[in-house]
Amino acid sequence: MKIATFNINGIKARIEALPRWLAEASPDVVVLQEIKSQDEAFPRALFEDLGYRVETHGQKGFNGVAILSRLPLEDVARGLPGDASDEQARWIEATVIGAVAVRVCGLYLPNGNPAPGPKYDYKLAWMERLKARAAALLAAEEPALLAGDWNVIPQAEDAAKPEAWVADALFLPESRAALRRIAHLGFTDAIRARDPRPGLYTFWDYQAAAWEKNNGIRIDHILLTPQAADRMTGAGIDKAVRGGDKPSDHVPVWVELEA
DNA sequence: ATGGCTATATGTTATAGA
Repeated sequence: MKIATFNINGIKARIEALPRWLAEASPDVVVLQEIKSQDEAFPRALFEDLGYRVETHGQKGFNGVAILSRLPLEDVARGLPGDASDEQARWIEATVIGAVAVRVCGLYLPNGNPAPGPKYDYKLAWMERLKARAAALLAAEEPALLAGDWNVIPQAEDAAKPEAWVADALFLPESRAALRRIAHLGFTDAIRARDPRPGLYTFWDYQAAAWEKNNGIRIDHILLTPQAADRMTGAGIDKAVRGGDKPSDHVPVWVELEA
């Protein structure tokens, strides 16, 4: 089972690039972030015609997440638990029925800039809620993963210019500590487990020729429960997508599970 | 570089992103 995460930065803007990548990469399951679309406006028929079931959790203008799956889905849930007043569409999860069932969680973690401030407070509070959901997933002792745009640079080697990010919500010590507290509950960072080298990036800004200079950061992550990590047979970053026609500023990250 | 580009809706300007 090949599972990918991709922050597409607007489904309307990626109406050609996303199907093109699906045809090339042929993932079984994709969690999407920043669909920037309401559920009724999402072009679901386009993806159904490609063989994917479509589950969306959208909102007007920004945010919005979705799951595309060639395999059956059960128990779809929308919204991160823990705050009924949170109206931002940043979380969707479902059980994918492969040879083994896998609980797939798609997340779009708040950016948090400017920090300090209310947006940063929201980011840290959201991560606390995420930690609670993550702990519950581990307690179930089943194959599960947390995939998405985490908006956190884990370590200095995950940025081409770490010094440029020291005051940014993506790299502040509190953000990194919150990510570590979740990961250290017992998750495996799929990309890091397969490749310890620095210089692996998933995002390149549209500005200042960041892509041409390879001035990137690694902020899209897939975290696996032990039962999922035991089944991992591969993981990767589809970096070339950033150089394609009308690209998102993020690229897909994927993991292959024996499931 | 003091956000330099991109996307969307709030639309010929503002908001958000990272």
